[in-house]
Amino acid sequence: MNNVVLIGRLARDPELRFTASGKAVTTFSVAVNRPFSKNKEADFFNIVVWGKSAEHCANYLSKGRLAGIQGRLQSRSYETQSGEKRYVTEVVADQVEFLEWGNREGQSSNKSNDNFGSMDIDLNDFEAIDEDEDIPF
Amino acid sequence: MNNVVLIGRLARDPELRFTASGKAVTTFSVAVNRPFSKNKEADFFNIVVWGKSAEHCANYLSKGRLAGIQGRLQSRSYETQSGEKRYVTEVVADQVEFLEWGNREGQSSNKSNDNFGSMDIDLNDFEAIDEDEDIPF
Amino acid sequence: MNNVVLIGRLARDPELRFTASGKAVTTFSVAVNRPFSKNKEADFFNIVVWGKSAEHCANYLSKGRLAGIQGRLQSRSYETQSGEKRYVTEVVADQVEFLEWGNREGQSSNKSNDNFGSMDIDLNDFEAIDEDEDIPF
Amino acid sequence: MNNVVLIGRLARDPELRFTASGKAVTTFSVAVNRPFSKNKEADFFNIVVWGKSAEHCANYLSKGRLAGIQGRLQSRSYETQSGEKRYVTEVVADQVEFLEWGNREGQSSNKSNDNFGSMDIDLNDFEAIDEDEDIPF
DNA sequence: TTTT
DNA sequence: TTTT
Repeated sequence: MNNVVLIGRLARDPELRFTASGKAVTTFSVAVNRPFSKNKEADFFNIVVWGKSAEHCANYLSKGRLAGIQGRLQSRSYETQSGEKRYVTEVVADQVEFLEWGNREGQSSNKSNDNFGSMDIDLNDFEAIDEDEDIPF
Repeated sequence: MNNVVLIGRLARDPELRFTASGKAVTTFSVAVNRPFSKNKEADFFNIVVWGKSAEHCANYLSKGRLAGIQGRLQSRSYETQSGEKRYVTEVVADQVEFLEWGNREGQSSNKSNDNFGSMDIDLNDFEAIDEDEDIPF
Repeated sequence: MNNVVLIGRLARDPELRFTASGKAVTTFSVAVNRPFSKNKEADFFNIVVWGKSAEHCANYLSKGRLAGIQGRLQSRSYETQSGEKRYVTEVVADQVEFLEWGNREGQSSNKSNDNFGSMDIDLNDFEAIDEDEDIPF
Repeated sequence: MNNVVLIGRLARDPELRFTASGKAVTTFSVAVNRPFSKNKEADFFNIVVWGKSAEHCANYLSKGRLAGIQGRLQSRSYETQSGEKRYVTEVVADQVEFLEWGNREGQSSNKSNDNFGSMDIDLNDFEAIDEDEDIPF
Protein backbone atom coordinates (compact mmCIF):
# COMPACT_ATOMS: atom_id res chain seq x y z
CA MET A 1 0.00 0.00 0.00
CA ASN A 2 1.45 3.31 -1.06
CA ASN A 3 -0.97 6.14 -1.54
CA VAL A 4 -0.63 9.91 -1.64
CA VAL A 5 -3.19 12.66 -2.14
CA LEU A 6 -2.17 16.31 -2.43
CA ILE A 7 -3.94 19.54 -3.31
CA GLY A 8 -1.68 22.42 -4.17
CA ARG A 9 -0.58 25.05 -6.66
CA LEU A 10 2.08 24.57 -9.33
CA ALA A 11 5.26 26.32 -8.28
CA ARG A 12 6.42 26.44 -11.90
CA ASP A 13 5.19 25.47 -15.33
CA PRO A 14 5.11 21.73 -16.02
CA GLU A 15 7.82 20.25 -18.26
CA LEU A 16 6.92 17.60 -20.79
CA ARG A 17 9.56 15.23 -22.13
CA PHE A 18 9.53 11.93 -23.96
CA THR A 19 11.40 8.71 -23.44
CA ALA A 20 13.28 7.21 -26.38
CA SER A 21 10.34 4.89 -26.91
CA GLY A 22 7.99 7.83 -27.11
CA LYS A 23 6.37 7.68 -23.71
CA ALA A 24 5.36 11.10 -22.37
CA VAL A 25 6.51 12.19 -18.93
CA THR A 26 5.67 15.49 -17.30
CA THR A 27 7.29 16.85 -14.15
CA PHE A 28 6.34 19.77 -12.01
CA SER A 29 6.64 21.07 -8.49
CA VAL A 30 3.62 21.71 -6.34
CA ALA A 31 3.24 23.95 -3.30
CA VAL A 32 0.94 22.56 -0.62
CA ASN A 33 -0.01 25.08 2.04
CA ARG A 34 0.07 23.93 5.63
CA PRO A 35 -3.29 24.28 7.34
CA PHE A 36 -3.66 26.93 10.04
CA SER A 37 -0.34 28.41 9.14
CA LYS A 38 -0.70 32.17 9.23
CA ASN A 39 2.73 32.78 7.75
CA LYS A 40 1.74 30.93 4.65
CA GLU A 41 4.26 28.15 4.92
CA ALA A 42 4.10 25.55 2.21
CA ASP A 43 5.68 22.22 1.44
CA PHE A 44 7.04 21.70 -2.05
CA PHE A 45 6.94 18.34 -3.77
CA ASN A 46 8.10 17.05 -7.11
CA ILE A 47 5.44 15.34 -9.17
CA VAL A 48 5.98 12.91 -12.06
CA VAL A 49 3.17 12.03 -14.46
CA TRP A 50 3.38 9.44 -17.25
CA GLY A 51 1.48 8.76 -20.44
CA LYS A 52 -1.70 10.44 -21.59
CA SER A 53 -2.14 12.20 -18.29
CA ALA A 54 1.34 13.73 -18.75
CA GLU A 55 0.16 15.35 -21.94
CA HIS A 56 -2.98 16.66 -20.29
CA CYS A 57 -0.94 18.21 -17.50
CA ALA A 58 1.49 19.85 -19.91
CA ASN A 59 -1.39 21.28 -21.85
CA TYR A 60 -3.74 22.42 -19.14
CA LEU A 61 -1.61 23.22 -16.12
CA SER A 62 0.64 26.17 -15.58
CA LYS A 63 2.40 27.98 -12.75
CA GLY A 64 -0.03 28.99 -10.03
CA ARG A 65 -2.85 26.68 -11.03
CA LEU A 66 -4.57 24.58 -8.36
CA ALA A 67 -4.46 20.80 -8.84
CA GLY A 68 -5.43 17.65 -6.97
CA ILE A 69 -2.95 14.80 -7.25
CA GLN A 70 -3.40 11.13 -6.39
CA GLY A 71 -0.55 8.67 -6.72
CA ARG A 72 2.24 6.88 -4.94
CA LEU A 73 5.41 7.94 -3.19
CA GLN A 74 8.65 6.88 -4.87
CA SER A 75 12.24 6.98 -3.68
CA ARG A 76 14.93 7.28 -6.28
CA SER A 77 18.70 7.58 -6.15
CA TYR A 78 21.00 9.25 -8.61
CA GLU A 79 24.68 10.08 -8.90
CA THR A 80 25.68 13.69 -8.59
CA GLN A 81 28.27 15.04 -11.08
CA SER A 82 30.86 14.75 -8.34
CA GLY A 83 30.06 11.09 -7.90
CA GLU A 84 27.97 11.32 -4.76
CA LYS A 85 24.86 9.21 -4.39
CA ARG A 86 21.80 11.27 -3.67
CA TYR A 87 18.27 10.24 -2.73
CA VAL A 88 15.07 11.95 -3.67
CA THR A 89 11.46 11.27 -2.82
CA GLU A 90 8.83 12.24 -5.36
CA VAL A 91 5.19 11.58 -6.12
CA VAL A 92 4.29 9.51 -9.17
CA ALA A 93 0.77 10.64 -10.03
CA ASP A 94 -1.90 8.21 -11.15
CA GLN A 95 -4.43 10.95 -11.45
CA VAL A 96 -4.31 14.71 -11.69
CA GLU A 97 -7.45 16.75 -11.29
CA PHE A 98 -7.50 20.33 -12.59
CA LEU A 99 -9.23 22.37 -9.92
CA GLU A 100 -8.90 25.64 -11.74
CA TRP A 101 -9.00 26.51 -15.38
CA GLY A 102 -7.91 29.49 -17.35
CA ASN A 103 -6.18 30.52 -20.50
CA ARG A 104 -2.43 30.63 -20.30
CA GLU A 105 -2.30 34.40 -20.39
CA GLY A 106 -4.25 35.13 -17.38
CA GLN A 107 -7.59 35.16 -15.70
CA SER A 108 -8.73 31.84 -14.32
CA SER A 109 -12.23 30.47 -14.42
CA ASN A 110 -13.76 27.73 -12.39
CA LYS A 111 -14.91 24.78 -14.37
CA SER A 112 -13.06 22.40 -12.13
CA ASN A 113 -14.24 18.91 -11.44
CA ASP A 114 -16.08 18.73 -14.71
CA ASN A 115 -14.95 15.94 -16.96
CA PHE A 116 -12.68 16.43 -19.92
CA GLY A 117 -14.04 17.47 -23.25
CA SER A 118 -12.15 16.75 -26.42
CA MET A 119 -8.77 18.32 -26.80
CA ASP A 120 -6.37 18.88 -29.60
CA ILE A 121 -2.90 19.08 -28.35
CA ASP A 122 0.19 19.19 -30.46
CA LEU A 123 2.91 17.04 -29.05
CA ASN A 124 5.72 18.12 -31.35
CA ASP A 125 8.67 20.29 -30.50
CA PHE A 126 9.44 18.56 -27.27
CA GLU A 127 12.85 17.29 -26.27
CA ALA A 128 13.25 13.54 -26.13
CA ILE A 129 14.72 11.87 -23.07
CA ASP A 130 16.27 8.43 -22.89
CA GLU A 131 14.14 5.65 -21.61
CA ASP A 132 14.88 5.10 -17.94
CA GLU A 133 16.89 8.26 -17.87
CA ASP A 134 16.68 9.94 -14.52
CA ILE A 135 13.85 12.36 -14.09
CA PRO A 136 15.57 15.71 -14.46
CA PHE A 137 14.74 17.48 -11.20
CA MET B 1 -6.29 2.49 9.11
CA ASN B 2 -9.35 4.18 7.74
CA ASN B 3 -8.76 7.06 5.40
CA VAL B 4 -10.87 8.80 2.78
CA VAL B 5 -10.13 11.73 0.49
CA LEU B 6 -12.80 13.24 -1.76
CA ILE B 7 -13.04 16.28 -3.97
CA GLY B 8 -16.53 17.22 -4.99
CA ARG B 9 -19.29 19.79 -5.07
CA LEU B 10 -21.94 20.25 -2.39
CA ALA B 11 -25.22 18.77 -3.57
CA ARG B 12 -27.14 20.94 -1.12
CA ASP B 13 -26.48 23.58 1.49
CA PRO B 14 -24.79 22.34 4.65
CA GLU B 15 -26.90 21.95 7.79
CA LEU B 16 -25.49 22.95 11.14
CA ARG B 17 -26.90 21.52 14.34
CA PHE B 18 -25.75 21.25 17.93
CA THR B 19 -25.66 18.40 20.37
CA ALA B 20 -27.23 18.89 23.79
CA SER B 21 -23.77 19.58 25.15
CA GLY B 22 -23.24 22.31 22.59
CA LYS B 23 -20.98 20.55 20.15
CA ALA B 24 -21.44 21.70 16.57
CA VAL B 25 -22.11 19.15 13.84
CA THR B 26 -22.59 19.99 10.19
CA THR B 27 -23.83 17.56 7.56
CA PHE B 28 -23.93 17.86 3.83
CA SER B 29 -23.95 15.75 0.70
CA VAL B 30 -21.19 15.94 -1.84
CA ALA B 31 -21.22 14.96 -5.53
CA VAL B 32 -17.96 13.43 -6.76
CA ASN B 33 -17.71 13.15 -10.51
CA ARG B 34 -16.41 9.91 -11.95
CA PRO B 35 -13.32 10.45 -14.06
CA PHE B 36 -13.63 9.94 -17.83
CA SER B 37 -17.38 9.72 -17.54
CA LYS B 38 -18.82 11.67 -20.42
CA ASN B 39 -22.38 11.49 -19.15
CA LYS B 40 -21.36 13.30 -15.99
CA GLU B 41 -22.17 10.55 -13.60
CA ALA B 42 -21.41 11.31 -10.00
CA ASP B 43 -21.36 9.49 -6.70
CA PHE B 44 -23.10 11.14 -3.77
CA PHE B 45 -21.81 10.83 -0.23
CA ASN B 46 -22.95 12.11 3.12
CA ILE B 47 -20.36 14.06 5.06
CA VAL B 48 -20.34 14.74 8.79
CA VAL B 49 -18.14 17.43 10.32
CA TRP B 50 -17.74 18.10 14.03
CA GLY B 51 -16.57 21.02 16.13
CA LYS B 52 -14.95 24.20 14.89
CA SER B 53 -14.65 22.83 11.38
CA ALA B 54 -18.42 22.24 11.37
CA GLU B 55 -18.96 25.93 11.94
CA HIS B 56 -16.53 26.87 9.18
CA CYS B 57 -18.32 24.60 6.76
CA ALA B 58 -21.74 25.99 7.65
CA ASN B 59 -20.44 29.47 7.17
CA TYR B 60 -18.34 29.19 4.05
CA LEU B 61 -19.80 26.34 2.04
CA SER B 62 -22.99 26.28 0.06
CA LYS B 63 -24.65 24.24 -2.63
CA GLY B 64 -22.45 23.91 -5.68
CA ARG B 65 -19.18 24.87 -4.02
CA LEU B 66 -16.12 22.71 -4.58
CA ALA B 67 -14.51 21.18 -1.49
CA GLY B 68 -11.74 18.76 -0.62
CA ILE B 69 -12.54 16.40 2.24
CA GLN B 70 -10.22 14.20 4.26
CA GLY B 71 -11.53 11.89 6.94
CA ARG B 72 -12.63 8.39 7.78
CA LEU B 73 -15.40 6.12 6.65
CA GLN B 74 -18.06 5.28 9.23
CA SER B 75 -20.84 2.74 9.25
CA ARG B 76 -23.88 3.50 11.33
CA SER B 77 -27.18 1.76 11.88
CA TYR B 78 -30.52 3.26 12.79
CA GLU B 79 -34.10 2.16 13.21
CA THR B 80 -36.59 3.20 10.61
CA GLN B 81 -40.01 4.45 11.84
CA SER B 82 -41.43 1.05 10.90
CA GLY B 83 -38.88 -0.64 13.13
CA GLU B 84 -36.49 -1.85 10.46
CA LYS B 85 -32.77 -1.68 11.04
CA ARG B 86 -31.01 0.24 8.32
CA TYR B 87 -27.29 0.73 7.67
CA VAL B 88 -25.63 3.81 6.25
CA THR B 89 -22.07 4.58 5.38
CA GLU B 90 -20.87 8.15 5.67
CA VAL B 91 -17.63 10.13 5.79
CA VAL B 92 -16.61 11.79 9.04
CA ALA B 93 -14.37 14.64 7.93
CA ASP B 94 -11.22 15.56 9.80
CA GLN B 95 -10.45 18.33 7.39
CA VAL B 96 -12.42 20.27 4.82
CA GLU B 97 -10.62 22.46 2.32
CA PHE B 98 -12.58 25.17 0.53
CA LEU B 99 -11.47 25.02 -3.08
CA GLU B 100 -13.73 27.78 -4.24
CA TRP B 101 -14.92 30.91 -2.60
CA GLY B 102 -17.72 33.26 -3.29
CA ASN B 103 -20.32 35.32 -1.63
CA ARG B 104 -23.50 33.46 -0.84
CA GLU B 105 -25.47 35.26 -3.50
CA GLY B 106 -23.53 34.31 -6.47
CA GLN B 107 -20.30 34.63 -8.37
CA SER B 108 -17.41 32.60 -7.09
CA SER B 109 -13.82 33.72 -6.89
CA ASN B 110 -10.75 31.61 -6.49
CA LYS B 111 -8.84 32.27 -3.34
CA SER B 112 -8.72 28.60 -2.56
CA ASN B 113 -5.92 26.97 -0.65
CA ASP B 114 -5.16 30.14 1.22
CA ASN B 115 -5.36 29.90 4.96
CA PHE B 116 -8.24 31.20 6.99
CA GLY B 117 -8.45 34.78 8.00
CA SER B 118 -10.51 35.89 10.94
CA MET B 119 -14.19 35.27 10.83
CA ASP B 120 -17.20 36.42 12.71
CA ILE B 121 -19.89 33.86 12.65
CA ASP B 122 -23.02 33.95 14.68
CA LEU B 123 -23.93 30.58 16.04
CA ASN B 124 -27.37 31.45 17.32
CA ASP B 125 -30.65 30.43 15.85
CA PHE B 126 -29.68 26.84 15.23
CA GLU B 127 -31.70 23.86 16.28
CA ALA B 128 -30.18 21.76 19.01
CA ILE B 129 -29.88 18.02 18.65
CA ASP B 130 -29.44 15.49 21.38
CA GLU B 131 -25.99 14.24 22.07
CA ASP B 132 -25.50 10.92 20.30
CA GLU B 133 -28.72 11.42 18.47
CA ASP B 134 -28.55 9.93 15.03
CA ILE B 135 -27.24 12.18 12.34
CA PRO B 136 -30.37 13.31 10.54
CA PHE B 137 -29.74 12.22 6.97
CA MET C 1 -10.56 12.71 -6.53
CA ASN C 2 -12.02 9.77 -4.70
CA ASN C 3 -9.66 7.69 -2.64
CA VAL C 4 -10.12 5.25 0.22
CA VAL C 5 -7.62 3.22 2.22
CA LEU C 6 -8.74 0.67 4.82
CA ILE C 7 -7.02 -1.96 6.89
CA GLY C 8 -9.31 -4.52 8.45
CA ARG C 9 -10.34 -8.13 8.87
CA LEU C 10 -12.78 -9.99 6.66
CA ALA C 11 -16.10 -10.33 8.45
CA ARG C 12 -17.04 -13.29 6.25
CA ASP C 13 -15.57 -15.33 3.43
CA PRO C 14 -15.31 -13.56 0.10
CA GLU C 15 -17.82 -14.47 -2.62
CA LEU C 16 -16.69 -14.77 -6.19
CA ARG C 17 -19.16 -14.38 -9.04
CA PHE C 18 -18.91 -13.76 -12.77
CA THR C 19 -20.71 -11.39 -15.05
CA ALA C 20 -22.34 -12.79 -18.18
CA SER C 21 -19.31 -11.68 -20.13
CA GLY C 22 -17.02 -13.60 -17.82
CA LYS C 23 -15.63 -10.82 -15.72
CA ALA C 24 -14.82 -11.87 -12.17
CA VAL C 25 -16.22 -9.89 -9.24
CA THR C 26 -15.57 -10.66 -5.60
CA THR C 27 -17.44 -9.10 -2.70
CA PHE C 28 -16.72 -9.23 0.97
CA SER C 29 -17.28 -7.29 4.16
CA VAL C 30 -14.43 -5.92 6.20
CA ALA C 31 -14.32 -4.92 9.87
CA VAL C 32 -12.15 -1.90 10.59
CA ASN C 33 -11.43 -1.35 14.26
CA ARG C 34 -11.73 2.17 15.60
CA PRO C 35 -8.49 3.37 17.12
CA PHE C 36 -8.34 3.80 20.90
CA SER C 37 -11.67 2.09 21.28
CA LYS C 38 -11.42 -0.22 24.25
CA ASN C 39 -14.74 -1.90 23.60
CA LYS C 40 -13.50 -3.07 20.25
CA GLU C 41 -16.01 -1.21 18.17
CA ALA C 42 -15.58 -1.67 14.46
CA ASP C 43 -17.02 -0.22 11.29
CA PHE C 44 -18.15 -2.67 8.62
CA PHE C 45 -17.82 -1.89 4.93
CA ASN C 46 -18.70 -3.74 1.77
CA ILE C 47 -15.85 -4.22 -0.66
CA VAL C 48 -16.13 -4.97 -4.39
CA VAL C 49 -13.15 -6.22 -6.37
CA TRP C 50 -13.09 -6.79 -10.13
CA GLY C 51 -10.97 -8.80 -12.52
CA LYS C 52 -7.78 -10.64 -11.73
CA SER C 53 -7.63 -9.16 -8.27
CA ALA C 54 -11.11 -10.56 -7.59
CA GLU C 55 -9.78 -14.03 -8.23
CA HIS C 56 -6.79 -13.46 -5.97
CA CYS C 57 -9.05 -12.31 -3.17
CA ALA C 58 -11.39 -15.28 -3.54
CA ASN C 59 -8.43 -17.60 -3.45
CA TYR C 60 -6.29 -16.13 -0.72
CA LEU C 61 -8.62 -14.34 1.64
CA SER C 62 -11.01 -15.82 4.13
CA LYS C 63 -13.00 -14.77 7.16
CA GLY C 64 -10.80 -13.24 9.81
CA ARG C 65 -7.83 -12.48 7.58
CA LEU C 66 -6.24 -9.05 7.72
CA ALA C 67 -6.18 -7.07 4.47
CA GLY C 68 -5.22 -3.62 3.25
CA ILE C 69 -7.59 -2.12 0.70
CA GLN C 70 -7.08 0.86 -1.60
CA GLY C 71 -9.81 2.05 -3.92
CA ARG C 72 -12.65 4.47 -4.39
CA LEU C 73 -15.97 5.08 -2.71
CA GLN C 74 -19.07 4.33 -4.77
CA SER C 75 -22.72 5.08 -4.18
CA ARG C 76 -25.25 2.80 -5.75
CA SER C 77 -29.01 2.58 -5.68
CA TYR C 78 -31.21 -0.46 -6.07
CA GLU C 79 -34.87 -1.36 -5.86
CA THR C 80 -36.00 -3.40 -2.92
CA GLN C 81 -38.43 -6.26 -3.59
CA SER C 82 -41.22 -4.05 -2.30
CA GLY C 83 -40.32 -1.39 -4.84
CA GLU C 84 -38.46 0.98 -2.55
CA LYS C 85 -35.34 2.70 -3.75
CA ARG C 86 -32.42 2.09 -1.47
CA TYR C 87 -28.93 3.59 -1.45
CA VAL C 88 -25.72 1.88 -0.48
CA THR C 89 -22.16 3.08 -0.26
CA GLU C 90 -19.38 0.59 -0.93
CA VAL C 91 -15.66 0.52 -1.67
CA VAL C 92 -14.51 -0.54 -5.11
CA ALA C 93 -10.99 -1.80 -4.53
CA ASP C 94 -8.17 -1.08 -6.95
CA GLN C 95 -5.71 -2.95 -4.83
CA VAL C 96 -5.95 -5.50 -2.05
CA GLU C 97 -2.88 -6.34 -0.02
CA PHE C 98 -2.88 -9.59 1.95
CA LEU C 99 -1.40 -8.73 5.33
CA GLU C 100 -1.72 -12.21 6.72
CA TRP C 101 -1.42 -15.59 5.15
CA GLY C 102 -2.49 -19.02 6.16
CA ASN C 103 -4.11 -22.14 4.92
CA ARG C 104 -7.87 -22.15 5.00
CA GLU C 105 -8.07 -24.60 7.86
CA GLY C 106 -6.29 -22.66 10.43
CA GLN C 107 -3.00 -21.27 11.58
CA SER C 108 -1.85 -18.11 9.91
CA SER C 109 1.68 -17.27 9.01
CA ASN C 110 3.16 -13.92 8.20
CA LYS C 111 4.54 -13.60 4.76
CA SER C 112 2.63 -10.44 4.19
CA ASN C 113 3.87 -7.69 1.96
CA ASP C 114 5.83 -10.13 -0.15
CA ASN C 115 4.92 -10.12 -3.78
CA PHE C 116 2.80 -12.75 -5.39
CA GLY C 117 4.28 -15.96 -6.63
CA SER C 118 2.61 -18.05 -9.28
CA MET C 119 -0.78 -19.45 -8.48
CA ASP C 120 -3.01 -22.07 -9.93
CA ILE C 121 -6.59 -21.32 -9.22
CA ASP C 122 -9.51 -23.11 -10.71
CA LEU C 123 -12.24 -20.73 -11.66
CA ASN C 124 -14.95 -23.28 -12.46
CA ASP C 125 -17.98 -24.06 -10.39
CA PHE C 126 -18.91 -20.50 -9.71
CA GLU C 127 -22.31 -19.01 -10.23
CA ALA C 128 -22.59 -16.57 -13.09
CA ILE C 129 -24.18 -13.18 -12.59
CA ASP C 130 -25.57 -10.90 -15.27
CA GLU C 131 -23.42 -8.11 -16.47
CA ASP C 132 -24.39 -4.93 -14.64
CA GLU C 133 -26.55 -6.93 -12.33
CA ASP C 134 -26.59 -5.37 -8.92
CA ILE C 135 -23.86 -6.46 -6.62
CA PRO C 136 -25.59 -8.96 -4.34
CA PHE C 137 -25.02 -7.48 -0.90
CA MET D 1 -4.96 18.46 1.50
CA ASN D 2 -1.87 16.41 2.16
CA ASN D 3 -2.39 12.76 2.92
CA VAL D 4 -0.15 9.70 2.78
CA VAL D 5 -0.84 6.06 3.59
CA LEU D 6 1.93 3.45 3.53
CA ILE D 7 2.22 -0.17 4.55
CA GLY D 8 5.75 -1.46 4.86
CA ARG D 9 8.44 -3.03 7.00
CA LEU D 10 10.86 -1.15 9.20
CA ALA D 11 14.27 -1.07 7.55
CA ARG D 12 15.93 -0.41 10.90
CA ASP D 13 14.99 -0.05 14.51
CA PRO D 14 13.13 3.14 15.40
CA GLU D 15 15.03 5.90 17.21
CA LEU D 16 13.37 7.84 19.98
CA ARG D 17 14.63 11.28 20.95
CA PHE D 18 13.25 14.21 22.90
CA THR D 19 13.10 17.89 22.21
CA ALA D 20 14.40 20.29 24.82
CA SER D 21 10.84 20.82 25.97
CA GLY D 22 10.38 17.10 26.47
CA LYS D 23 8.36 16.21 23.40
CA ALA D 24 9.03 12.72 22.10
CA VAL D 25 9.96 12.21 18.45
CA THR D 26 10.66 8.86 16.86
CA THR D 27 12.17 8.36 13.43
CA PHE D 28 12.49 5.27 11.33
CA SER D 29 12.81 4.14 7.76
CA VAL D 30 10.21 1.95 6.14
CA ALA D 31 10.53 -0.31 3.09
CA VAL D 32 7.42 -0.42 0.92
CA ASN D 33 7.44 -3.17 -1.67
CA ARG D 34 6.31 -2.30 -5.15
CA PRO D 35 3.37 -4.40 -6.29
CA PHE D 36 3.94 -6.97 -9.01
CA SER D 37 7.67 -6.50 -8.75
CA LYS D 38 9.28 -9.91 -9.00
CA ASN D 39 12.74 -8.64 -8.14
CA LYS D 40 11.46 -7.40 -4.84
CA GLU D 41 12.12 -3.76 -5.38
CA ALA D 42 11.13 -1.48 -2.57
CA ASP D 43 10.90 2.21 -1.91
CA PHE D 44 12.37 3.52 1.32
CA PHE D 45 10.86 6.44 3.19
CA ASN D 46 11.75 8.28 6.35
CA ILE D 47 8.98 8.49 8.91
CA VAL D 48 8.70 10.98 11.77
CA VAL D 49 6.30 10.42 14.67
CA TRP D 50 5.63 12.88 17.46
CA GLY D 51 4.22 12.66 20.97
CA LYS D 52 2.61 9.64 22.56
CA SER D 53 2.58 7.75 19.30
CA ALA D 54 6.35 8.24 19.08
CA GLU D 55 6.73 6.39 22.35
CA HIS D 56 4.46 3.57 21.21
CA CYS D 57 6.51 3.16 18.03
CA ALA D 58 9.79 3.10 19.90
CA ASN D 59 8.42 0.51 22.25
CA TYR D 60 6.55 -1.82 19.93
CA LEU D 61 8.22 -1.55 16.56
CA SER D 62 11.55 -2.97 15.50
CA LYS D 63 13.46 -3.74 12.34
CA GLY D 64 11.47 -5.97 10.02
CA ARG D 65 8.07 -5.39 11.59
CA LEU D 66 5.12 -4.59 9.37
CA ALA D 67 3.37 -1.27 10.00
CA GLY D 68 0.63 0.86 8.48
CA ILE D 69 1.32 4.58 8.48
CA GLN D 70 -1.07 7.46 7.88
CA GLY D 71 0.12 11.03 7.82
CA ARG D 72 1.28 13.92 5.69
CA LEU D 73 4.19 14.55 3.39
CA GLN D 74 6.67 17.18 4.51
CA SER D 75 9.54 18.87 2.73
CA ARG D 76 12.40 20.12 4.82
CA SER D 77 15.71 21.78 4.03
CA TYR D 78 18.92 21.66 6.00
CA GLU D 79 22.50 22.82 5.64
CA THR D 80 25.13 20.22 4.98
CA GLN D 81 28.41 20.49 6.94
CA SER D 82 29.99 21.94 3.82
CA GLY D 83 27.36 24.65 3.72
CA GLU D 84 25.19 23.26 0.96
CA LYS D 85 21.44 23.46 1.22
CA ARG D 86 19.79 20.09 0.90
CA TYR D 87 16.13 19.14 0.61
CA VAL D 88 14.46 16.05 2.01
CA THR D 89 10.93 14.76 1.83
CA GLU D 90 9.62 12.70 4.72
CA VAL D 91 6.35 11.44 6.13
CA VAL D 92 5.05 12.92 9.38
CA ALA D 93 2.81 10.19 10.77
CA ASP D 94 -0.49 10.97 12.44
CA GLN D 95 -1.19 7.33 13.05
CA VAL D 96 0.89 4.16 13.09
CA GLU D 97 -0.82 0.80 13.12
CA PHE D 98 1.18 -2.22 14.24
CA LEU D 99 0.32 -4.99 11.80
CA GLU D 100 2.57 -7.56 13.37
CA TRP D 101 3.52 -8.19 16.91
CA GLY D 102 6.31 -10.10 18.52
CA ASN D 103 8.76 -9.99 21.32
CA ARG D 104 11.94 -8.15 20.52
CA GLU D 105 14.04 -11.27 20.45
CA GLY D 106 12.25 -13.11 17.77
CA GLN D 107 9.17 -14.85 16.57
CA SER D 108 6.29 -12.66 15.56
CA SER D 109 2.65 -13.30 16.29
CA ASN D 110 -0.36 -11.80 14.68
CA LYS D 111 -2.51 -9.81 16.99
CA SER D 112 -2.57 -6.89 14.65
CA ASN D 113 -5.46 -4.51 14.37
CA ASP D 114 -6.44 -5.13 17.93
CA ASN D 115 -6.42 -2.04 20.07
CA PHE D 116 -3.75 -1.23 22.57
CA GLY D 117 -3.72 -2.73 26.01
CA SER D 118 -1.89 -1.08 28.85
CA MET D 119 1.80 -0.58 28.50
CA ASP D 120 4.63 0.23 30.80
CA ILE D 121 7.40 1.94 29.00
CA ASP D 122 10.38 3.58 30.58
CA LEU D 123 11.28 6.78 28.88
CA ASN D 124 14.60 7.39 30.61
CA ASP D 125 18.03 6.96 29.15
CA PHE D 126 17.21 8.69 25.91
CA GLU D 127 19.22 11.47 24.37
CA ALA D 128 17.60 14.86 24.32
CA ILE D 129 17.47 16.88 21.15
CA ASP D 130 16.94 20.61 20.87
CA GLU D 131 13.50 21.83 20.09
CA ASP D 132 13.27 22.53 16.38
CA GLU D 133 16.58 20.82 15.83
CA ASP D 134 16.67 19.09 12.51
CA ILE D 135 15.41 15.56 12.49
CA PRO D 136 18.59 13.51 12.49
CA PHE D 137 18.26 11.34 9.38
C1' DT E 1 14.55 27.38 -4.06
C1' DT E 2 9.25 27.61 -5.72
C1' DT E 3 2.49 28.63 -5.47
C1' DT E 4 -2.01 31.67 -3.98
C1' DT F 1 21.90 2.72 1.76
C1' DT F 2 17.90 -0.20 4.26
C1' DT F 3 12.61 -4.59 5.13
C1' DT F 4 10.15 -9.63 4.27
